[in-house]
Amino acid sequence: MPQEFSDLFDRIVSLCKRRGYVFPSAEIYGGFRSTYDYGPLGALMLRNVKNEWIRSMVQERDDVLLIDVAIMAPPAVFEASGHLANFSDPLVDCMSCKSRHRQDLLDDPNTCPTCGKTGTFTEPRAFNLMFKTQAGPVEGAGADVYLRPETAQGMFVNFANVLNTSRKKPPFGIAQVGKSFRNEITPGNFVFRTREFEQMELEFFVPPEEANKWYEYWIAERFAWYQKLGIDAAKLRIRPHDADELSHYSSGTSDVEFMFPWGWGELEGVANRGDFDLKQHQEHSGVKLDYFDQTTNERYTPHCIEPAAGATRTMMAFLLAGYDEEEVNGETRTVLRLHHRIAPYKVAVLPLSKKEELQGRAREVLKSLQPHFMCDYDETQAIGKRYRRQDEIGTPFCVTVDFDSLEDNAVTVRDRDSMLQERIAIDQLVTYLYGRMP
RNA sequence: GCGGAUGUGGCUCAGUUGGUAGAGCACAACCUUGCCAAGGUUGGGGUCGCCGGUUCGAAUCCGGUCAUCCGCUCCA
Repeated sequence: MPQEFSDLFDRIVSLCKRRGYVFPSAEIYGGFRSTYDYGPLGALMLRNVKNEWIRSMVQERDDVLLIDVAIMAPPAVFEASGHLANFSDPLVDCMSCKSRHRQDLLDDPNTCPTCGKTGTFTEPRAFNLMFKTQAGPVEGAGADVYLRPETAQGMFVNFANVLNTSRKKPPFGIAQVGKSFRNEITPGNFVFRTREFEQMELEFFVPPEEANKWYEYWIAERFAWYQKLGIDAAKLRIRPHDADELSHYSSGTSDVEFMFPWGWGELEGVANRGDFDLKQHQEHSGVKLDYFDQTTNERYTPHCIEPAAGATRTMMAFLLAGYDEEEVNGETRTVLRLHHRIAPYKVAVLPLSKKEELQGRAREVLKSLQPHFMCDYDETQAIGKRYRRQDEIGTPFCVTVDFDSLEDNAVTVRDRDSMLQERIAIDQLVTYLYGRMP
């Protein structure tokens, strides 16, 4: 990637580590490749990303239901979904030029397309991208289980359960947020591609003739979501898949992509999955997975539109999009311009100095805000330094308690982006902050 | 998985031809100031990624390993 972007990327990765957003996993043991732990700030921010997704996809609608499905599943689920058959690639290495190829994509399975030599390949090795383990203490084929490679199958498997208990009818959706696992050959780019990651997926079931309409609807809806939460439209694009990159189940897929430092990268895929999944599971399980419309007396298998987003890489996109440096009084101010819904802390309460009476009043103010907002509290060092610290972690507002506060029962509220200050009465503070952070 | 580079306190790095680890920043305490960071004093903190080898002695040499970055390969 270009130097200037690479530097930016390094600074953000460094900030994540330094300020407690993201740590490498098992770091004291030398690290564990492709896994990351979310620190005090990262855990809050990741949760905010997921909550905003749920707010938009579930809370603010009446046609989507949230579920939470087990991560472990028996082989039958993935036999039906096609993952066991399609989710592995036979790879061969050329012993002459050390290049690696997918055997099934070679024109001639014995000739290396890189160096042209024949008969230099290793035996093909299957890379199954699913994690496999066994349930129960005894190893054996009968006890095989898989960690889900996507949350989607949980919605298809529970289609009948949800339909029977919710009194919904197509068009309606089932949503889920949770961890998925893929044995990626080459993870990398920080938290962008990791073997353990978190997804936010919606399976939206519609009458077959409405599939295209809803496909377009969800592309637009999801594209708008990122912008609503503060990512500049110039850093986003929608990219329809070419016919040759479509999945086996999909009749149309469009990615929402973000301009990462190394180029455009997928945040979310919106796929028109047709009736593939319900049909597959109906066939394999023998359970009817369709819908009977009593008004038309018609029975049909709904088609499914799937907006599937990566929570962890979305969090990373928000960090990258929000990162800013500006000159203030000849010094560089680092600001994470995060949308208030995404920011780990909404408010930092700061006593102007370390005087006990100020700290006491500041803690009272803190207590009054905590039921409403995730708050930070900091009484160390100079006030200016503390403002900059809060800027760097993206806290939208700082509330400063000074000596006047003891007399006039008001505090200074300082805005992260403009650095402007306003004097607000303490008994109006909660209302004021809700007004600034709707 | 292959090739290249890298791995020293929380961070950024220094460490001379192998001889019992340093700086700046950060952090803690106190003093000072009191609304936009790096004033003073003092202090805590390092298995030099890990394992093994050579050596009287290794952060410094050798081997292996783990991790990171770049390139290739791969990404349903």
